[in-house]
Amino acid sequence: MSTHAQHAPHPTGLAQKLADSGLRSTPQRELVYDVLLTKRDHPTADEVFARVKPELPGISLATVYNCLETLVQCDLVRAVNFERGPTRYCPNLCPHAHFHDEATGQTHDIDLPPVLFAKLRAELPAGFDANAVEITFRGKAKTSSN
Amino acid sequence: MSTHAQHAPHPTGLAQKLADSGLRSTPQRELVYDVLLTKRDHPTADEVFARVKPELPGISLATVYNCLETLVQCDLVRAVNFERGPTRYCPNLCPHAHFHDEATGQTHDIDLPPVLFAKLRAELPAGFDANAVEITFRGKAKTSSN
DNA sequence: GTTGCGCCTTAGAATCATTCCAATTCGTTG
DNA sequence: CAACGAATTGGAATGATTCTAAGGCGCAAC
Ligand SMILES: [Mn+2]
Ligand SMILES: [Mn+2]
Ligand SMILES: [Zn+2]
Ligand SMILES: [Zn+2]
Repeated sequence: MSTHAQHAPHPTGLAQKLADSGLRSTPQRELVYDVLLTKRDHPTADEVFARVKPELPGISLATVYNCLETLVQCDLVRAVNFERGPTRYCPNLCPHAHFHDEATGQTHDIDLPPVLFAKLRAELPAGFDANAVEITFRGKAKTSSN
Repeated sequence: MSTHAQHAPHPTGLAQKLADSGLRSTPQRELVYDVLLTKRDHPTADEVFARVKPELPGISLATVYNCLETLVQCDLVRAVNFERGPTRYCPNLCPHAHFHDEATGQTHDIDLPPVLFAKLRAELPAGFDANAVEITFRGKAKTSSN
């Protein structure tokens, strides 16, 4: 199988979401987004750069950083941080937690029932108004997947 | 009122916990720990350095980093990270979440019922064994407290 | 009470992800 | 086509943290 569909339109309206923010759709932005959707293993900017370069040899690391920031700004991907390590990027938009495997360094998505997020928010004392909650597990995963 | 009790023994067995790990109690380690206990506002290493220097002018930033790491290793303080910002340090040992105020940059402790932590852990799929959960809220705090 | 030895501290260099900058290129509009 | 701002690029700069090498200090054995 090939690595990427050559001319497939993007699953969602990438161009649309960009336009909504007054931004242009560029080959670099499309490819960076495509790479994130294709292999959802929470790659770092460097890893995205490595995956993107073969298809667009002229792209620069600075541009990868720019594209990633743009995608985050447009709410197309989430930036995920774990203990000062390099930022990772996640195209999974529905609320979820992350499990960081200490043994392999891999980051896994953990789906949580929305009610749990609600219960967490409900615990905030008066005066605290959260517009985001982040949940991270750390430990060992015995899964034989990936 | 004075900033620090001059010769007060530390609230908990700092020397003891250090000894348990085969480490010595030093003036630097005691002072760094004291500073964390005295003002529990989740200071960064730089901020700890600034608070410690007046009382121990010869101390170096490297030593502050060393002491903080030692205290974390001995489970006397927690390291708290938020979005690639500098690591902050928290002497509150009971499980709790953090609220990061976007407006002021302040970090607040949020106590959560242990049952909530348990419910979160219970959501982990089979094969995932977490030995730590981290919960961070981000938003605005309207509290008039510090 | 000296010596030996390992733990600690220290200053400064090195690291590394990320950001900044200035210059060029590209797209779109007039 | 000409003009203009948006986007990309390579390289320099940043900033928190870590590393390194060199001294100092505390404690135990002699
Ligand atoms: Mn990165
Ligand atoms: Mn710091
Ligand atoms: Zn994710
Ligand atoms: Zn705390």
